[in-house]
Amino acid sequence: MPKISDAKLAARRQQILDAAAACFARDGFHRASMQDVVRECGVSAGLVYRYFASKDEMIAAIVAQWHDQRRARLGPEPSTEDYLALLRSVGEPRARDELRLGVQVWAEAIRSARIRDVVLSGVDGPRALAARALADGPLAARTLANGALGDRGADPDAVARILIAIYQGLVLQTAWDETVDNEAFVRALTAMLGAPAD
Amino acid sequence: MPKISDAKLAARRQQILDAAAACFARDGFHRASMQDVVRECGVSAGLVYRYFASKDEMIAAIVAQWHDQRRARLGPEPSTEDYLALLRSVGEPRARDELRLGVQVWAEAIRSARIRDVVLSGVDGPRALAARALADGPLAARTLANGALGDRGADPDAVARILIAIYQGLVLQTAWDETVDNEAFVRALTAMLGAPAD
Amino acid sequence: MPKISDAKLAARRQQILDAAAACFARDGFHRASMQDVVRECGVSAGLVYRYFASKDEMIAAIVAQWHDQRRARLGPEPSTEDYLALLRSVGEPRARDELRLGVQVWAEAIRSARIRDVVLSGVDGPRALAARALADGPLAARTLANGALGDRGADPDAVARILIAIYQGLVLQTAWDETVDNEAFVRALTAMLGAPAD
Amino acid sequence: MPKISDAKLAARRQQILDAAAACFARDGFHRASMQDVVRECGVSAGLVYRYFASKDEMIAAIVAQWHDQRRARLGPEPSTEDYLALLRSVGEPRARDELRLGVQVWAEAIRSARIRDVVLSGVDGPRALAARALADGPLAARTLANGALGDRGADPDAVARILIAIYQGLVLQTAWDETVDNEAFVRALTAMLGAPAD
DNA sequence: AATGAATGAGGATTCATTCAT
DNA sequence: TATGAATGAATCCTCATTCAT
Repeated sequence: MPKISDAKLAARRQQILDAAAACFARDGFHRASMQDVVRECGVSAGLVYRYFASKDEMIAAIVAQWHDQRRARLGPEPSTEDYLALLRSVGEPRARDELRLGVQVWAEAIRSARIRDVVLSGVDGPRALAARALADGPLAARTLANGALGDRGADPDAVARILIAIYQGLVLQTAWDETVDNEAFVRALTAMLGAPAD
Repeated sequence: MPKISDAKLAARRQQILDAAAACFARDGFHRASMQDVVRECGVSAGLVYRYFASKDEMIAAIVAQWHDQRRARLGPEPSTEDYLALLRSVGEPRARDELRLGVQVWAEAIRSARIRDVVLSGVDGPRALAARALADGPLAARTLANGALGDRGADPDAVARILIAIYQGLVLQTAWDETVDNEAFVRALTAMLGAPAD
Repeated sequence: MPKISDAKLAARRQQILDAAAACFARDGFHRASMQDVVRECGVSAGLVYRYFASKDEMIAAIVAQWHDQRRARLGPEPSTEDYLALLRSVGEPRARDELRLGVQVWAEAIRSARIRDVVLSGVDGPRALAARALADGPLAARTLANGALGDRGADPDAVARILIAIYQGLVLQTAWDETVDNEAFVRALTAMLGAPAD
Repeated sequence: MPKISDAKLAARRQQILDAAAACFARDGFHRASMQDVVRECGVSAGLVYRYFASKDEMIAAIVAQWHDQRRARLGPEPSTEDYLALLRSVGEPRARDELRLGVQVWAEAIRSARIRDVVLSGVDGPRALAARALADGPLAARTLANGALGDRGADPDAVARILIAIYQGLVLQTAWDETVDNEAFVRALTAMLGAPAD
């Protein structure tokens, strides 16, 4: 019975997804052709379509995975440290393709309501968490509210939005130019936030 | 052969560019077809190709114009007020398509070195200005350095990068969701920057 | 202004339709590829799609035209003579492709509700006319009712259906085998109907 | 290797053929995919190809079976009654798929010489039988010649062709529209043929 | 005997672009 | 100057078929 094991099946799926992510990061979702993806992942066109019903389906899977990874990196109750670590990870050379893919994802969220929903839910979760941490005052000793931000009575949700914006902008700038000085960026931000530098 | 006046020629060009911008903002550069653009601008395909040698050429023109508009809005020596005004303009309903187009431009800068150059030079100019203003201390009374930022000895270039990141993130979030509370965002940012709220 | 004249446009459309009809008659609607049609009509694939939005659309046009031709051949008030002439035309060598196409049309009417509607309306019209002629008695002197059929009090609609069935079966048998003796068929039918042989 | 019994083997084959017939009746031979057939018959693709070397082979088997069933229904020496019974069977609801499949078979006979041979031999046999019965006069008391047809000296082969055409047309019309009044059709035909209504 | 994962050529259709008018 | 008819390569996807298990 040639029914493949679940592990092999998942591995195959991931193999295709990885190849697709590489293509899409490089050329964007709509300039990269399915042939490109097929070539990159080394399996036949037919097989790719056994795993993903259409290119759109594949894009949706890529986008979902991209946000899942980010969420996983932040953890369930992100602290200031987690946030800064996320910013630092943007500077890692091996993150290059991830950043590029992210920018393509953001652009795709403009034209596809479906993708937008995934992206927004990927962004709204962390924002709500951050906002809660900022608002909770005493409990926030080890969170983003630690420092100047929490003290000034600013709208926690708006502050959370700003923090996310900073992350997004850093991703964008680093995706364009890998020589961006990530350390200086994080250091300056630490100073701005009034948090003690690590 | 009735040679057309330069003014008419420029108007024609702009008419095509506007239609293209609308299409590209909606569907992205590579999902919008030249046929879409042709339909939207109401002239023939042949004529479009007399103004733009290729789709790539047209995209480049759109990208250049997008950054020119942004630069024009900031002025030659941007102050904190100019920056905040720029952020506020993101919330204006009529800016909707501009924001969307901007996100597509950013994505295109990932895959095309040519576009990336235009985008980076569009971003680097303002950043250098901001950094200089932040660094100049005393002279910066009416600049972005006005307030806490300039005082803390943070790397001016990094701070400038952060300010740009905040703008970019706001554009992104607003392009996805027009209900983003722009006023709250700007207010919170003003508080963070230590500048007096307007 | 290269806007083509209406006549040229119609001619082009017919050229494509004729080529398509030939392909479809030979191989059926779903074995003949659009490439086959493109090759046969000598224009580019792109142009074919300027005239027909899809293969289905093209099939629909072919089917409609097939029935239009048949209806035209019968005239507005078909007589026994018209009917027999129609049967005789089935035997003409140049009708070969028409017959084959007809059989494909009938098969397509099985799977496509849209085509079925066209086919049924192409068949129902003549049947109603024939039924009326059969029923009208005195007025039917020069119609199908002329002879035994009208006299025996058979259900005119059912008789009309039989006459149509005979035509359909003759088309089928002749499409398969061009050596079918059309004259003998018509002679025998004339005898059966009790009408005077021509 | 567990060698399967001949009976089980035949049953398997028939199970696949039935599923294929259902698919082909619904969508035609060339719109129904082998995947459709595989899905419908509930065995694996590999197994299907152990029973039928190719799709064409399968089609040929289906066509042969279709005509075998028809021939079986008429019996070795068909009488008028057998013929009328055949016509009546066309109106039975459970014959629906059979009719549809028949029309597809007829269309396939247009493009495939191989299928055409099967179809023609399926039609020629009964025609010859009918023609002989019509010609034999006295011996034909219980045959199709019973009644007006045999009396008028019409070409027996042509008359047989007409009778077959009537059957074919009835199948066609009923396959398109199950509300066709089968009883009225048969009654009218009985009247036409001059045979006593049952 | 039986599975269904895997293939890759071929399907319909769209695309950026050109050119005769 | 301006048109839009015309091109054909490239797109996404499906298909009949095979083969390792």
